[in-house]
Amino acid sequence: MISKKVVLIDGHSILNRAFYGVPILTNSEGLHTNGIYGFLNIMFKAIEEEKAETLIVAFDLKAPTFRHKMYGAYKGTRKPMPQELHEQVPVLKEVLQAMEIPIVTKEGYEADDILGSLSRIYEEQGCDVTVISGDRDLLQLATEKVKISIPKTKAGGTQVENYYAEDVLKTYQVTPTQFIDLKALMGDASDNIPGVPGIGEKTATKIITAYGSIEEAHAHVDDIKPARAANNLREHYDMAVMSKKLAAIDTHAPIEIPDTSAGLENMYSQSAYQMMKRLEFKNILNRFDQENVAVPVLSAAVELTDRNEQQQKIFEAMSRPMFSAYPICEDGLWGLVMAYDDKCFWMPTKSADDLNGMAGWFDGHPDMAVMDLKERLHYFPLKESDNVLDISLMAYLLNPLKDSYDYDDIARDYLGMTLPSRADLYGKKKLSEIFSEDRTKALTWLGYYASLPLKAAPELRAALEKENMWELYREIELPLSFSLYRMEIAGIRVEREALREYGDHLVGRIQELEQEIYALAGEEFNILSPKQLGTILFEKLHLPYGKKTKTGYSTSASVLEKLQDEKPIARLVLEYRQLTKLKSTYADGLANFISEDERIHGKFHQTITATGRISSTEPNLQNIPVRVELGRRIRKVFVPKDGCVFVDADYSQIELRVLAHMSGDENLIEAYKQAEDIHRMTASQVFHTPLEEVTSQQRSNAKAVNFGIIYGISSFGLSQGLSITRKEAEVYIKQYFAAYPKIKDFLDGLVAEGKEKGSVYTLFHRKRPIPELFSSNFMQRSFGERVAMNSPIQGTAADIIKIAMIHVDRRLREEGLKSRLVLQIHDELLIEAAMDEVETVKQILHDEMSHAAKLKVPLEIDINTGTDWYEAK
DNA sequence: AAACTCACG
DNA sequence: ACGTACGTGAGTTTT
Repeated sequence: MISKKVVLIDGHSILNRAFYGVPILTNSEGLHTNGIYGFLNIMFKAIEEEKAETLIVAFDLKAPTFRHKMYGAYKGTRKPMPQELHEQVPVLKEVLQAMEIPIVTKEGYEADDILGSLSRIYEEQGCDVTVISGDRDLLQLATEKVKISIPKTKAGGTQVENYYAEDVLKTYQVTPTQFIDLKALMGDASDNIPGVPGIGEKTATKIITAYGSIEEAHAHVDDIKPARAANNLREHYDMAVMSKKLAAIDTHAPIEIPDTSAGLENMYSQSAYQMMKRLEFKNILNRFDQENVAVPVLSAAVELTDRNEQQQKIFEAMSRPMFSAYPICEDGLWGLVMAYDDKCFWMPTKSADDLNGMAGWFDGHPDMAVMDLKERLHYFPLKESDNVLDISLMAYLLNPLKDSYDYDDIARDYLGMTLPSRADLYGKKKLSEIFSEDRTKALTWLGYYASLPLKAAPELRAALEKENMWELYREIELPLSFSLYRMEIAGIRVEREALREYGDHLVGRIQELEQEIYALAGEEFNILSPKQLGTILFEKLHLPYGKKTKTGYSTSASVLEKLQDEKPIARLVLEYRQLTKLKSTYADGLANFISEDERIHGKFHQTITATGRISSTEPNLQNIPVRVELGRRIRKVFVPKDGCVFVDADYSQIELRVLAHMSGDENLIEAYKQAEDIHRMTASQVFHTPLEEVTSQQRSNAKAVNFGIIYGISSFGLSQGLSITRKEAEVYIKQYFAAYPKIKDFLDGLVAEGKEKGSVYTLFHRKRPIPELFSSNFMQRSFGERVAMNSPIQGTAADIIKIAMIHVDRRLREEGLKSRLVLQIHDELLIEAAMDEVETVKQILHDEMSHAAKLKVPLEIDINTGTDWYEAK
């Protein structure tokens, strides 16, 4: 007989584990989904590992309460489910139903009893059973054929502990059945099992291993040591017997076995797909077979190959109040999808150049809906216009926390439509492959690219207007897309040969360090492996370990720095890390991005950050080393093209100035009007010391406090930043707020506003939603509070430099200059300036940056020039 | 794919 | 009591 594989899941227990193991996650409806997400991942993992043929989930009928951590000497108490978890229970059941996974409940019985009874029945039928639960009480069900599987929620990667009967014996020195006796002696406050007073885990284990059961133990009660335990057992034996009844799981509950004849065949059904879409579990959607995905037709594209016909349709579109367009450009497939009224056309072209040429037909166009404007401009160079409605950019402004703003995301969030994503449709195939396989299908899908933007753009515009953010879109974000596009086109020149020499220079020193470290360690190992390094440092060499991470010892710079004065190996490892970082990320990393034109054309992203900043990738040009001299030298390989120099301009402490303005604190405003050194001034005011007498220690402490304020002050954070105690940090904060009372009011006000509105805002109405503020988890809520304090400041600074960029870029072009913006690094702009334009460029940078916003304090700019970036900064 | 570490503002 | 500074992206190792 082939034994069937059965998996039984303790529904509430696993949901609870998942809820606390997976960080906050909500879908667009605001429904919390982290527990369900974690549950499904544990479930899928179990199905795969156990090769399950039958799967059943058991639930209690009453919403259970859950154990929480032990506090001091007291037993854990049970807390009711927080709302964020409670709301997930019915949804999880819906998901399971949609997947046709049987759910079993029984009036008057707990999930434990259902699991116990089912596992007994299946075992009797000769099946291999796995019971999955977070609750160790279930270990009493383990046998030779019944495995108890307890997932350990190690953030992200869930590991499982598996127990057959023999494993229980090995780990706990008692058999599964004796587990009941053990609990009967120990008791369990959270389960209302009284147990025997005065007998805890240690004594209970001793007694049960010796006598096998409470009955046997009672029969030999006179032999039990210590005498105290014996007396207790004698006196409270009836209590122990009663406890045993309570602790025992009923394996003979009157449970009807659900119909599992269909097995797991129907797990990936259409209705399950719809549920996963609704919950926005993109990872899980990948498991669904693409062939089975229903494809709603929004407006399939009609193919138009004739160039004249194409042009005619475009002219027709130009006469409408709004149309949409989306260029396609991949290997061997070029063309434009466009839509207007309820029509949609696919206009293939013979080459990328032909597609490029079509852009001219759109000059002076009416409202034009698109997606990912900046990216599209590379294939379809539209003239800059304020009539473009980039639905991705608009959706980003309405909710900057999303990780994607593709048509399906927008269809779901703003039109309540469920559309298949590109990944759902193509999988790993290219559009051109789909075209040759099934033309109709390809045209249906292409329709989404143009039809959806056309439908969604008015909705998004209305939403922006309602939230007072239309101006932010029109005046800042949209023009910025064009500026960023031009910056990507411009790129920055990098001397390939000099970069290689820099890397070679590092290699020599890296090899020396490597040998020195091996010598001190007494063996060769991979220094870059935190695991191996931790073992060497903290186990072999017995260095005192500071922190621990989830997986082992922390070997982070902050730990090694504390050791480096005493232990040379720590200093060497730090230097080794520094150099290998420079070599791999910068010397080698950047080299991979140098194009034929000797320049690096990185990407600047406008829809990534939660605060409104720009981000940079492929490569990241916003984190080129500067703080340490050796790293800083890499900037010498960034050079302007012949006939140009670099002009670099950065704001001086823009975030603190924004804080001064937004809080309206007269003391800080006055400080900025007077002092050239704001950290010194802060030190003077916070420590009540005359400006001239401020020590460098005081100044650097004040600087750390200023940073802390911007990050959303907490005594712990400041104590870390300054390497002082929390108490001392608290004193600093108190003194700071005494010196600048309005700042305290302002920051408190931001948190209050966040809690009231669910979002905080910048000076230019940029919105940052903060769902964490409503978390029942202290840590997440505190994070939300720090975010509420930081985002308006960081975001307003981001707004200001965006305005400056747009104005600088506009003037460079309108004044017919050859100089070009090449980089933005949050508070810094780098221009490749023609030699004869340097003075003009400096003037433009100074004027446009200092006047980008009118604040209650001046915006100060530092400007430098140089023949490389090292020199210009 | 996740964890860790580290580069920048 | 909880366990942290805010915002990013990339390389390496480990699972």
